[in-house]
Amino acid sequence: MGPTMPPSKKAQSPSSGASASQGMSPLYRQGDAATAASEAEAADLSLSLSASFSKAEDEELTSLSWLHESTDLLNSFSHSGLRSVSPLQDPDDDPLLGDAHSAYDLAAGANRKPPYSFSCLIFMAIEDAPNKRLPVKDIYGWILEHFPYFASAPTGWKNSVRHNLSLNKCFKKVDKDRSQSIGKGSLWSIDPEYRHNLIQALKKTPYHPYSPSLTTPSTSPPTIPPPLWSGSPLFRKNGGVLLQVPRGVIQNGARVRSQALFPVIRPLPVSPVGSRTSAIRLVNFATVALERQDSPSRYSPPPCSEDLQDDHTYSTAKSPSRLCSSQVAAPSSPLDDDDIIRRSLGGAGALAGSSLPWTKSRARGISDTLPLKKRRAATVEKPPESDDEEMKEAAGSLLHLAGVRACLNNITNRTAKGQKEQKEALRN
DNA sequence: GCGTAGATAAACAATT
DNA sequence: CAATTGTTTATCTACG
Repeated sequence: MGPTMPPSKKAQSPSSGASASQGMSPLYRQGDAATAASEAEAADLSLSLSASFSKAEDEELTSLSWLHESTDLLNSFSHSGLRSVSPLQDPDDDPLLGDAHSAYDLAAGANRKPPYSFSCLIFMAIEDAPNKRLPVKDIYGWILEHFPYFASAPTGWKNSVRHNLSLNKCFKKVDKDRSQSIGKGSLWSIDPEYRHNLIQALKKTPYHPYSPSLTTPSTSPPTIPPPLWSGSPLFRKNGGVLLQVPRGVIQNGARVRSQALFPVIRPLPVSPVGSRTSAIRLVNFATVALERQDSPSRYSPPPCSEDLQDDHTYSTAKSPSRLCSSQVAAPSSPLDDDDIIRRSLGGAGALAGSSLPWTKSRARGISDTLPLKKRRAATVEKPPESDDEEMKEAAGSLLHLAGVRACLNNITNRTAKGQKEQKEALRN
């Protein structure tokens, strides 16, 4: 059996003759006469978005600047009346349209599993704390607050959080002030030594200007636009076919409201209108974001959530070989990954070992027989200073875009999952 | 096929 | 004593 995507959609490539307008992004065309922007406006907005992304990349703008520009453009975009020529354009075929969820819901993110690894979530949680340290319980709370998926998720995720805290060297227990009783357990903080790795991981997040997904040189034809979440297995295995949005994907998303977590980050100025075209616009924005590497030589499947794994969960960096193979695909990063790794290691020759010591258990040497707990107890230290604006911006951007990202990711995940299940069913 | 990374489950100890 | 927290091991999946 085929994928969940109806043949009509699967076969449709927004850029393969579907473009109704010349000289503008093939993804867009004029919508209803009553609401549509002119083609010139459409082209202008499309170009502006692309320019914004390019600018962010070329000028190494901070993610904050990039976010501001992009959200401004998004705001304009959401009022432009543009409609998609992607498969989403067909209301009869598009379950999302039938649900007519609000654009705000879409922007806020679905109540689905976020595409971030636990280490990333923990990192954001801790960095969002005033003192840059949190007890486990508050880490739970932060995750729950910002990713409602976990409220109804199997309880194992808390175990995973604790597991990650224990195993990931990026996280360190902080001496608990006896005077301030926080109950059971310790406070957890980010180990400054490995902080850069987490930052790097954030930088590699989709939608971040430095994301390799947005900068990787192309080996694929540029004529096929990426799907909503083009790093998805479905995308990779489906030849880059634009995905449709499954029904209910963006339900309950409005609970995720990450604004004001980082005061310097402005909320996405998306009108909480309930029209389906608004939702489409947001989807299109994301699609444009992914398509910004529209020059033929630069298009390639952006990473999926797994790509975020490069630098965080158990290990916040890879072995040199892995760095070469995958992280080299981030040419626009202000620092190459080796530099970042070297910096994070303090240039102390830490790379001399056979493996990078990111992990707390896996990377330990055979001779390192002391129980982790005791070794760690000896190294518990005061929390790091948190004057790293770079990280704050990166984390803020990631946080802020989390909603859209999570939604898009889940859209694809669901579709991909459905495909997988169908494949398996077919096999049996 | 192999190695690595991450997610998840589980067992268990320590702590409150 | 129960609940929570922290550690460790094992297993599975995905990916390069």
